[in-house]
Amino acid sequence: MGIPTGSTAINPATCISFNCAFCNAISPEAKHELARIARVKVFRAGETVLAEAEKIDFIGSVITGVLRVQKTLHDGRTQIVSLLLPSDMFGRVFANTLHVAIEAATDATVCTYDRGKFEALFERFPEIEHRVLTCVSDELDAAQEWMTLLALQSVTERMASFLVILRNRAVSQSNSALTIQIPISRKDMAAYLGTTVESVSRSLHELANRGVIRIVDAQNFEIRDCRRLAEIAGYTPDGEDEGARKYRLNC
Amino acid sequence: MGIPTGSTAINPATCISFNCAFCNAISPEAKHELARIARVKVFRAGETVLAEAEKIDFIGSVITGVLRVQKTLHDGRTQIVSLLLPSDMFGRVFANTLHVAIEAATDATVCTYDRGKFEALFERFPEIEHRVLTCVSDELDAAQEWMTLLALQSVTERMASFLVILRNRAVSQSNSALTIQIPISRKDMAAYLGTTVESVSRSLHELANRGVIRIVDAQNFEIRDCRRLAEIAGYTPDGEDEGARKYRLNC
DNA sequence: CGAGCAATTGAACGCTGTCAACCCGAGTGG
DNA sequence: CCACTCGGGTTGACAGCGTTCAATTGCTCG
Repeated sequence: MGIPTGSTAINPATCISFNCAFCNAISPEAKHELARIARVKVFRAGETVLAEAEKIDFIGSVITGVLRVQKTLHDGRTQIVSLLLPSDMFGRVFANTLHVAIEAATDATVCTYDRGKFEALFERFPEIEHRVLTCVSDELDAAQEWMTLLALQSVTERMASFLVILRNRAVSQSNSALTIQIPISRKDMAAYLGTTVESVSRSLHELANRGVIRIVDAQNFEIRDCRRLAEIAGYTPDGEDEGARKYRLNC
Repeated sequence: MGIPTGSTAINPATCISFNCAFCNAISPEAKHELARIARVKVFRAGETVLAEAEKIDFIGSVITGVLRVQKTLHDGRTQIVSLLLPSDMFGRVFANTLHVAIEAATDATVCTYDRGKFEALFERFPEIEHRVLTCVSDELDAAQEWMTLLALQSVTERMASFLVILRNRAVSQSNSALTIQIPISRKDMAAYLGTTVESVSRSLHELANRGVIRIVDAQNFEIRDCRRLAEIAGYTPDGEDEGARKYRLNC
């Protein structure tokens, strides 16, 4: 429970090699200083990375695996408010308590920075704080976007949106073509999509029956009709506005 | 459409007198510099403050009235992702485009800062950037909290949560006791609660029939049973954990 | 081989959206 | 002063999407 399976120091060269969206946008000097305080931690699926309403010890970024960011109501109902994939940052600066729980949805390795040391770097490297501010703003955008889809779309529409998002993430990491890998359970998918495992199954098979996707196995899907998937997710073919760009699939 | 009804300079003394959560947490020097670049703008109900996917001209904070932060899907469905009450900040730094639309839900006056000038102050006053970072982080928390309630709670539960949030905001501004004023239309309430005007009406009258609230008129409600309202909103009487504190009503 | 969990499939119920009618107060104009 | 219109809010009837409950399959692991 919250106890990382391992924690080791890493050298700057190793850290710089991480394909980390945060680190890649700052200067070599700042990157070097960050690498000095970086520690790698390993978590097994199901372990708690940061507990809800507890002190925030460290800031981190995902190297491999998937973390789920979730909130739990008093009666036990839980909702995943965000999925953290490799290169995503998490944690919070200038605050002592976290209002969400972060758990490993799969086995995962994360790069962590002691929060005090991390914040101390802001004075010498304002660009790091700029970068954090940008990241948090992007997270806010993503949260508001997903909130909108949760509130307005049907389960099948949300599933299509989810697949489009995963696909675009994969493409940006130059992964291969039309196959999407989702290394999380149906339960986690349901908790993220705001529905049940049964509805997740039904919506996936509905998309498959309509010929939009092909279900390879429980974790792998092949996109057979990009255009229709994007349409179901909310993309409208006419015009190339902001939303169109966002949902355009590179295929 | 997006053209403020008025825009006037204000002097530092006036700005400092604003009961603004942002300004109140920074040093007098920084506050003074902010006041120098502050401009007051007035919007009538329905006017656009900042349009979706357009350039962000300014950062602002609400002085009076209510702004709605909303997203619109391509088929026209819209969701309010946040309501901005007096002292709330809005806008975004280090980015050119906004992914939400901000509109006046009521007649409103807003304190605005030219975005370029605002960001320029970060260098001389890092505390301002710290404060922005804290504000955005708080917004993210609120967005994730509301996303959770949207996904997990029934309409009546969400209505109770909404009333609790409004009540706590009012209390923190030392407004009077058990009456909640909601100066927005049923349509906006529905768009925020992720439901329809009919369901809003039904849930309000259900709470009234159960004796939890009294409907004074369309915009004013009296809380008759704090404890039960908090319970419906998700508060559990046993224990005083983080959630309990959040939902505790001061009455 | 059996236990246990994940995923799927089927059937029934219920919350809530949809459609429609109605009420009511505020403007407006005769 | 009254009739009319119009928009916001309320109420009722009904249907549908999605949850809930239940049963089945298939896979992994001991």
